[in-house]
Amino acid sequence: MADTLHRTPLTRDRILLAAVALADATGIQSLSMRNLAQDLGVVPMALYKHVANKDELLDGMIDVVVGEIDPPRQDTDWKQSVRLRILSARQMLIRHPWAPLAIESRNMATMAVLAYLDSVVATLRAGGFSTDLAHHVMHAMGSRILGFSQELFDASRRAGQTGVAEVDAPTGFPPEIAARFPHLAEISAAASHDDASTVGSGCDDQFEFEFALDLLLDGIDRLRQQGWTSSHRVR
Amino acid sequence: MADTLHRTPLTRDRILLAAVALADATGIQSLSMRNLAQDLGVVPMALYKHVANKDELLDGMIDVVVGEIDPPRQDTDWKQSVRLRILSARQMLIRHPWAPLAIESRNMATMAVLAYLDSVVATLRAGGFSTDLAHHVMHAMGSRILGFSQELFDASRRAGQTGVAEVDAPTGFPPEIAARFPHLAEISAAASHDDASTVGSGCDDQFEFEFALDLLLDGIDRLRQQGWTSSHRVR
DNA sequence: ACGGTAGGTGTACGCCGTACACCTGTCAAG
DNA sequence: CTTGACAGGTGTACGGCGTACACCTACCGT
Repeated sequence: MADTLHRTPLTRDRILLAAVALADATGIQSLSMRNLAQDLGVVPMALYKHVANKDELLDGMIDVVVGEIDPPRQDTDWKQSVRLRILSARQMLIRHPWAPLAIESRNMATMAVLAYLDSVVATLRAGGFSTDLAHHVMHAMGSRILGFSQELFDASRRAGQTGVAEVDAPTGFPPEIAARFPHLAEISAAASHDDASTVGSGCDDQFEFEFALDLLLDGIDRLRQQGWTSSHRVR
Repeated sequence: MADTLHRTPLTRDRILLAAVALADATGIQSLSMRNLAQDLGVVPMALYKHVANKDELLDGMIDVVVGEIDPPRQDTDWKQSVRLRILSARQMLIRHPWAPLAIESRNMATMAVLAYLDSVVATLRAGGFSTDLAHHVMHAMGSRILGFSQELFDASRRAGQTGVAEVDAPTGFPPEIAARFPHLAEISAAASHDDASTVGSGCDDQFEFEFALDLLLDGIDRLRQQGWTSSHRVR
């Protein structure tokens, strides 16, 4: 039969890229070995000749997307370098909304993630940070260093949706909820009208991300300038 | 038969508490309707008379643990009040390490979570925050407001372990990894020796959490004092 | 006495990950 | 040219999952 001839041979890389594409399109919940195999025109068990199991597949997918983060810029100071790097990570996560959940549910860091973190620490050290302060800074940034928006409920991460999915309630949430949680309603309404550049959700996610990021970076810079150490706090 | 007599009747609350206990003990991964039913001495389908499906069960579990967070203190300023509240939330998450993943994987906030967030906003507003700034602050705090430690890989959250599980490598990570990621090794080593109060992982998680929390709160306080607004940044 | 109903039961279906035996095409060694 | 090892795709099967659906049963208000 001709159908088995000259089919592009299966490869670990081909599998990982297909898995990433499938997760991008349909959400991580509906990524199964069987779906993935079907996408590749192959029987499910064929995948296991190239990846040990589904967990290793997820690790591989994480390495793929982490590899998309821009390399560090050498031509600026630490602050700008770290800032741009993290914003690049955030762009990656916007392309792959399933990644935060996938990364957080794995129980060990992959090599690619470790390499990324290591290079961020390198930038800090080169910028004059003590090992001590650099360590606390990494903790303080936490998963934001990988671009996680840290939102409790950001619509973009949800499974399946294409992301532009015609938001049903542009003003935030339905009135009976607003009545029960007046303070949430108040700040939600404030966000909707005082910035005309936003659309849909009524809240500029990019602005919020940079707001939090700069809040942290500015605070960190202040500590660095003061020569902060954990043994005796400066003030 | 006597076995079916006088068995404590099934209740939504009894189910939720058993589910929380089971997740605490064995991890969220191994929480299945079948396991849970067995724990309750009941057939799996019996649960469906009290919860619509597994997702609703998870929502109920979230409400249970969020309800464990201390109510707001009224006798201090906003900063101390928010700080204590978040530290209480963190204690809750330490008791229920599965909660962050569960909360993040749900696609809508539960009523209890909304109520909690609303009361935090109320504290901010009472502390003199504009709706605008309060809104950005909530975004900046993100899931840390619920006590999420934001660590990329914190051993405590892993499925199953009892938490004290006799850490195998007290110094952090094995030498061949340390060689490949020298900067990570360096800050890891620094954390191990300069603070004798830590044990096991070589890193005081509580300290790291409060470090990041205070970094944010201090930065936020500075903005508040300056009368920061998003339309024109103060400097 | 009796019908309705709340709540526990049993069976079954379609998914999932994946162990294991099998087949087949390729290619180096004899 | 033969052969046999082996890399890589296939088919079948198993146990676990969530849960739809029909059933049974004990209670309770009339």
